[in-house]
Order: sequence, then C-alpha cells, then structure tokens
Amino acid sequence: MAKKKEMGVLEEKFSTEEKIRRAAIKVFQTKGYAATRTRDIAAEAGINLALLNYYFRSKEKLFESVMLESMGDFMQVMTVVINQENTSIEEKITAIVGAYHDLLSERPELPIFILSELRNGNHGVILKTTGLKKIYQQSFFAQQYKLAVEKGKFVDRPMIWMVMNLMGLAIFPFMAAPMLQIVGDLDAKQYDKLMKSRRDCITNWVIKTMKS
Amino acid sequence: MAKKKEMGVLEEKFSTEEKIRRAAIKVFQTKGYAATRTRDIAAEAGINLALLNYYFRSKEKLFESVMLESMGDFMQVMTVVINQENTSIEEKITAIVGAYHDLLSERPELPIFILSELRNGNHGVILKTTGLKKIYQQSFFAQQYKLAVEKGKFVDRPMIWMVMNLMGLAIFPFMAAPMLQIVGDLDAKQYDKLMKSRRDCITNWVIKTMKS
DNA sequence: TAAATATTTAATCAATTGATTAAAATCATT
DNA sequence: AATGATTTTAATCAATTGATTAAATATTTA
Repeated sequence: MAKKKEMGVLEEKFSTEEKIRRAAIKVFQTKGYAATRTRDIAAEAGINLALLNYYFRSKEKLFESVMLESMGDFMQVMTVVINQENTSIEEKITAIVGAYHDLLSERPELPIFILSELRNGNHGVILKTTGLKKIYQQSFFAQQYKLAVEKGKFVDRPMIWMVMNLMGLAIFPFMAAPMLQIVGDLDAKQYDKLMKSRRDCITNWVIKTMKS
Repeated sequence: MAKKKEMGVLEEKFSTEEKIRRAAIKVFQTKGYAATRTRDIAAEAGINLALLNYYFRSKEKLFESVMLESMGDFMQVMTVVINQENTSIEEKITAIVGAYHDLLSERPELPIFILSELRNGNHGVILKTTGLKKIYQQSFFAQQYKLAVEKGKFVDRPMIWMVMNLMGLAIFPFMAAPMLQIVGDLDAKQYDKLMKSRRDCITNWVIKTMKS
C-alpha cells in the first residue's frame, strides 16, 4: 500500500501534472499564448480546470514553464554539438542540420511558436536569462571557426553569419511549409521527401557561403 | 462648400476608415489576431470603438482585410520581378533580395505575422484564394530556370529548392533577429549594418546552392 | 482505524471583450 | 434654414475567460 495507485494501462500512464504539461505544450504551440484557453488545456489533458491552477499557479506561469522547455529543446540542438572537441566544422554542421531535421519533422510549429511569442517582448525576459551569448561565443566551435578564418579557409566575418545561413537553410523551410507546399504544388508526403533530400545538401551549401 | 471639410494638418490627414485600417495593421502585426483587442485598435486610431464595427463589420472581417493586404505586400516582392523578360536569373534574385531587404527593414514583423496566423489554418482559407501556385509555375522565371537546368547550369531540381534557399537566406535573419542579436551580441544598429552587408552576398550564395 | 494531508470536483466570481443600440452631432441637399 | 442622410458617441449587453472557493474524494500518516 506504499505506492499511490495501480496506474491504468493507457490514459493514466502520466501523473496529473505531467498530463497538464503535455497538453499545455500541445495547445500553446499550435494556437499561441493569447489564443489558448486554459479550458482547452484542461480538456486536452482530461482534467478539471481548477486542477490547472492547483498545480501551476496561473496560465502565465504554466506558459513560462512550457516556453522555457521549448526554448531548451530548440537550443539544445546546437549546444549539444558545438562543444565537441573531436569533430570538424563540417561534421558539426551536419550534426546540427540532422538534429534540426529530426526535431522539426516531429514539431514543425516550434520555431514559429518561439519567435511569435518573442516578437513583442511580452515573454521576452526568458531569452535574456538563458545565457545564449556566452554559450555560443565561448564554445569550442567558436575557436574552430576563428582558426578556419585565420587559415584563410573562410572569409573573415563574424560567426553569426554562418549561424544565420545554417538556420535559414535548415529551419526556414519548416516554418514556411504551409506556404511553400502550395507554391511548389506538393502534398505533405512529397514535401517530406524533398526536405530529406535537402538535408544532405545543406552542409556543403553552408560551407560554400562562408568561402565567398 | 463642395468638399467635406478642410482636413487638419496632421491627425486628420486620413479618412476614418483609413485611420482604422492603418491602426489595425500596426496592432495586428505586432500582437497577432488573438492578442489584439478591438479597443487597442480604436485607441491607436483615435476613434470610438463602435466606429470600428460601423466601417468593418467585425474584428474578423477587419483582420481578413489586413491579412490579405499583408500577404499581398509580401508576395508582391516576388510577383513584380518574376515575369520580367529582359533580366537574367541573377538579376532577378538580386532584385528580390533587395526588395525583401527594403520591405523587412520597414516591417520586420511581416513574415512571422503571416506564418503564425497561417499555422493552425484558422485564417488559412486566404492562402488558397491567392492563386500562388499558378503565379509561380507559369512565370517567366520558371521558364528561365527550366532552361538553365537543361543547359546544365543548375542541378536538376524543382524550382522550389531555389525559392527555399533564397527566402531562407534573405528572410530568416529578419524573423529571428531578436534571438540572433543576443547570440551575436549586436545592438540594433550593428545588426542593421550586418544585414546590409549580407544583402550583397545572398545572390551569389543562392546561385551556388543551385550548382551543387 | 482515525486523523491529517493531498487531490479533485462543481459552482461561481469578477473582469474583459466583441458587438449592438439609441441618441447626438455633422454633413449634404434643397 | 429645413430636411434627410451619414457619421460619431456614450452606454450597455451577453458571452467568454482566468481564477477562486468550499465541499467531496482519495491518499498518507500516526
């Protein structure tokens, strides 16, 4: 009788708090903060509305929690890679492109969710608390990049140029998928296939952009 | 005595309807549909709330109007260029990159506004009514591209690849500016300068991506 | 088992928000 | 100026929404 309760097979696999959190991620990311009703989250989680305020104090608090986690998921793709000491720049880029491909295939709404909530600075405090700047500029990757520039391998430009190109080429097609699918006259499956082909090109492309 | 009224010097330069429209563009684009209060728009326009519903029937109707115009502004950058018959592919890309640079320097929120409102398909009907597909695939640019591929100038890939790379390189840095500024440790002015430098590189980069 | 603690529910509140209404003000026409 | 149409305003409504409360149920502890 020590344990709480024999969990049901499916719907009770997660604790109430975890159910709310998962539902919140889903609803916040697809509808955005302002369009999300706490009742939608409660319904999605299959719990009473009051429970949401029992576990998290408010909609805003719950959102902050979800947002921080989402930002973490998004940034981790980079942070995991950029401090490896035994891989080349090319290998790092390939790893980052692959990781974004995997992440955004599962959660294509992630970048727009983050950027659209960030835009007016309502929740923007979050960004400054994550110490992004240090993570990038003090990384092993930053040293590698500097060295490559010194050796004349790359044009002498701030590293952020490469980050822009890498992200633009790897992430933007996921963000603009609803539009690009129509323009390119592709269904979801064809678009997937296209993105998979691109994946293998992006590393070379990024390298090329740094050479000219 | 034929004319309506001698307009005031500044604040009455525009008709009431125009004032509401301009205020709506501003508020909708910075806060998004759901976070926008019709009262905010009325206040921004300096008019009574009821007037908003007098000129436009509802918030949704006003939004549709703003959204259609915004989509138009965003697409026009391309549509203006892609049917020119006496410019090269390189010149067209340069023109598009320049036009996006000008547009997004003035209105950096535009892409995220469009994509974030499009994401859940609530207002998505709009997209399908614009005949995007035809505009692109029946353009002179499409013929030029096809020819370049036949001549072996570009790798044989659907034109949408180029559109993705062009937009990713030219537009994404504007969308992610709040994040990239922190990562790159740049203030707004430095970021502007950086973007201006990039502008002159993007055409070459895009061409390169199509050659390998 | 009994008491104490933690979790869950139904009902309700107060504030916000999109929209309407009826009256007032302005403008155009004669 | 008198009349009619258009534009503007203040007041208000009904629905939604985030949050709370007090009671009920379940779980842990003594």
